[in-house]
Amino acid sequence: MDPCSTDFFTRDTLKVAQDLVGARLVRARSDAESFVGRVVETEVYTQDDPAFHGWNLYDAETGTLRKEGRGADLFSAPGLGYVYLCYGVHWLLNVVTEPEGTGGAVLIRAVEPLEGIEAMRARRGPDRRDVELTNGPGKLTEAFDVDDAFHQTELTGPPLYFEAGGLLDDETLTTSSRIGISKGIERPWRFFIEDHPFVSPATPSAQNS
DNA sequence: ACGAGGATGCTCT
DNA sequence: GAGCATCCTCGTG
Repeated sequence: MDPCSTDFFTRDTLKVAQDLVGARLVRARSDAESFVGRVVETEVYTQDDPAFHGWNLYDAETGTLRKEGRGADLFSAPGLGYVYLCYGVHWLLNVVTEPEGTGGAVLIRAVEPLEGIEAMRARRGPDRRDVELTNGPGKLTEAFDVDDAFHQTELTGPPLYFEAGGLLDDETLTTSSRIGISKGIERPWRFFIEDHPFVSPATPSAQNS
């Protein structure tokens, strides 16, 4: 199975996010066992979205883009990593989508561990149950040893890449509003496998009060 | 089971 | 100074 190519990410962000559910996430390490997981949950962020980090950088009326700060990296070439420090504590892994100059990214929110499980547990804590290793965006980056070093690097081959997958016959792709945001909560831009045990336990923003 | 609160750093006003 | 694309621990029932 070949890694997902630049062309795979040079598409509508909503399509990329749906196609990544069921894909394999591979973190190859030269000196140790690789980490492999199956993506079970993603979220979409686009340039016309108030929850987007580069939200105020793009002026749709004039077509001008201000290239200031980290958010501008969301307009970079498709297939690059966008890794963001959330709440000063957790690294969150995104893949840049859409042609260069158009803003978009897919957040990887949860995976099912497939290979390297004991090494993930060593990183996450010895008492973790399997389901707790990677069922959240900050948890999976800790388990897979993903951090700022992957920001603006190609995610189309080792040491970090995706392999196209798909859903099993008895699995259903479903949607909800995104998690942990206060703006743009009406958009159903979270994609996940219904009733999958490794989907993150958090409540979608539109269901909060 | 579930809710409240703290940790912690970067970005923008 | 406020606001986060989160997670963990420690209270209560």
